[in-house]
Amino acid sequence: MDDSLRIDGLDRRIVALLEQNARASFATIGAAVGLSAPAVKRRVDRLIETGVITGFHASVNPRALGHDVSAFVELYTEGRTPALEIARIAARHPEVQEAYTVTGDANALMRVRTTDTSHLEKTLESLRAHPAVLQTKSSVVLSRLLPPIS
Amino acid sequence: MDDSLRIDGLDRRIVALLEQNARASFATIGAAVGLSAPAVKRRVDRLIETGVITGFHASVNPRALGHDVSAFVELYTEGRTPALEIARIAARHPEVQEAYTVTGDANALMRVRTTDTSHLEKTLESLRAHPAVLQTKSSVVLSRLLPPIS
DNA sequence: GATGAAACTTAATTTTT
DNA sequence: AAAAATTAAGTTTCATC
Repeated sequence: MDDSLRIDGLDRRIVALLEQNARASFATIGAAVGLSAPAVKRRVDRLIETGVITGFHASVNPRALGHDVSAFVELYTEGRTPALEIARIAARHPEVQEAYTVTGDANALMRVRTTDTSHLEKTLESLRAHPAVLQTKSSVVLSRLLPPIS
Repeated sequence: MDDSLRIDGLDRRIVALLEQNARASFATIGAAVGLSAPAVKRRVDRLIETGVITGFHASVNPRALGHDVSAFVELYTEGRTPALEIARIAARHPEVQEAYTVTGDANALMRVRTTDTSHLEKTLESLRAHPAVLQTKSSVVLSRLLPPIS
């Protein structure tokens, strides 16, 4: 582990607050952890630079956007398919929101977001069209339990 | 669908920009979509009010925080366990970052984040300690492929 | 009903100590 | 790291289309 990634308890508390609310002001965060706004900003800048914080993102209710079907898709790939190739396959599909290589029967797990089941079907077919993809196994999301929609 | 949830193309573009960068200024977003900063703010406020945007969150590199093990855990529960009860089980464990009810063999899917494999084991045992939980099936994350760490 | 311009308020950021 | 000063952004008001 790089020495520049060393973080202390204050950093952890700042990160935790930003995970909950990425738009909290530096002053608010500072009040919570006992620092001035500029001090918090410097730490946040460093946390971003060192790759501890990887980004700030709005969470959306997919259904409100007309994306009614979310699914977790397990990908079974050819024996020696490198992770980079799986990443390329995933990146080619805008429906893929997240992708991970995992232990277990499947080689990768993806979360996909589609407008409807027909769109999901097309996405799965498109994924399986790649020669390295042997099979997909999907679990359609019925409801999100956590984190609760605030 | 509630009429207040109706969103147009501009809203979609604003949401897409905020999904990428939750800290983009209203002026920056406005420049991208052809609106003034106040107009963007009003739309964002409305998108939050109507539940389209559910929050703003910092993404972190779990490993940098000493959370070296992430896993997807399938939960097999007693036949008539309602989603709300699964939500309660999930909420009791701070290691559970996300939880969904899903179609397929398992009843629910969770993403958990732990410091190490021993911590993961304790979390799984704790989940199985609940009478409604029959079995867990885990896939440990080897690497995140998407979204790329910017 | 939503917009943009301007005024005003608050926060971000830089500089200094 | 904090305080003060500066710059930029958020927010409200209001006239307009």
